Amino acid sequence: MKEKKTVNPTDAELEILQVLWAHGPGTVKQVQERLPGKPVRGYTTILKLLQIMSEKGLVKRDESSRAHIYSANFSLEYTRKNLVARLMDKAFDNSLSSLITGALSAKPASRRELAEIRKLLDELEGERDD
Amino acid sequence: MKEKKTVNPTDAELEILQVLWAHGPGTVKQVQERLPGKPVRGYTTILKLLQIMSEKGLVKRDESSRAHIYSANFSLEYTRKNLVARLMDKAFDNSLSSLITGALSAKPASRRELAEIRKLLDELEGERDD
DNA sequence: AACCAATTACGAAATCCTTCGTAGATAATC
DNA sequence: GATTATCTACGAAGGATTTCGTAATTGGTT
Repeated sequence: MKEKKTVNPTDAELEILQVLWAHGPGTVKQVQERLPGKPVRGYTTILKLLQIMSEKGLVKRDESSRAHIYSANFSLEYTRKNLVARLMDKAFDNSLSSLITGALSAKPASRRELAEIRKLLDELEGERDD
Repeated sequence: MKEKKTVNPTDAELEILQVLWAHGPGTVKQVQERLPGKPVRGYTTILKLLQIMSEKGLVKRDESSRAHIYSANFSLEYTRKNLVARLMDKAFDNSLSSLITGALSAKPASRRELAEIRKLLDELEGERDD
């Protein structure tokens, strides 16, 4: 049996996914309008991307109405998980603390953020039983 | 004045950089041998990559001997910082705790790792004065 | 000097990503 | 029903990435 491994979105694809996650399913036009557009992308650019993403399984397509409606096929959390796993594997020796060290050096955290992270750790620790 | 922004290495480039970071400067042949090779890459493949990386400024090239000696131009830490910053910007809304949440869901941490991270946070907190 | 091995330089092929133009189909409007 | 607007499909261009083959160069050996 062949595992179908999940595809990681490219940069442009990720931008589109963010729109779908934030605003919910939408047509090509809606996605285009909702895209934070510094360089506004042409309509057919978005269309093509969504078609490709559909082939890849990144989005679902509802063709029942004339203007097809696209929706994200994977959750934000799941996608983030895959993205960070890939980076950790490629560049951080799969070390969580290395990743966090790098992240902290990139964006110094405020006290509030640090507290939030501590809380995350506390919850995590509470769940463990090893 | 024009800021020369640092280039992020591609996947293949990153593999080569890891060799240089781990083993120090080396010739093309040395890099090739030291590359963890599942699919062993041809000699000229590595050569070409190193040439490109040299143009990009990712590596330095010492041409004093016949076999040029390449070395990483940026530290592991600096490169990691850029990589994680890019990911946070692209996919994590620049939120450190989102990143860590994602990382923890990808690779559950052991008690020891959690403790290590706590220590990181403690040190960080000690330095702050806001 | 001639030869051989190692090394660099060059370029090209295969693939992917992103962009968009054009054409065709479908629905809405007059 | 004809025209117009909207939408999808298709393909192609330009750039980046990765791979490698071939040619040219260099240095050492006979």
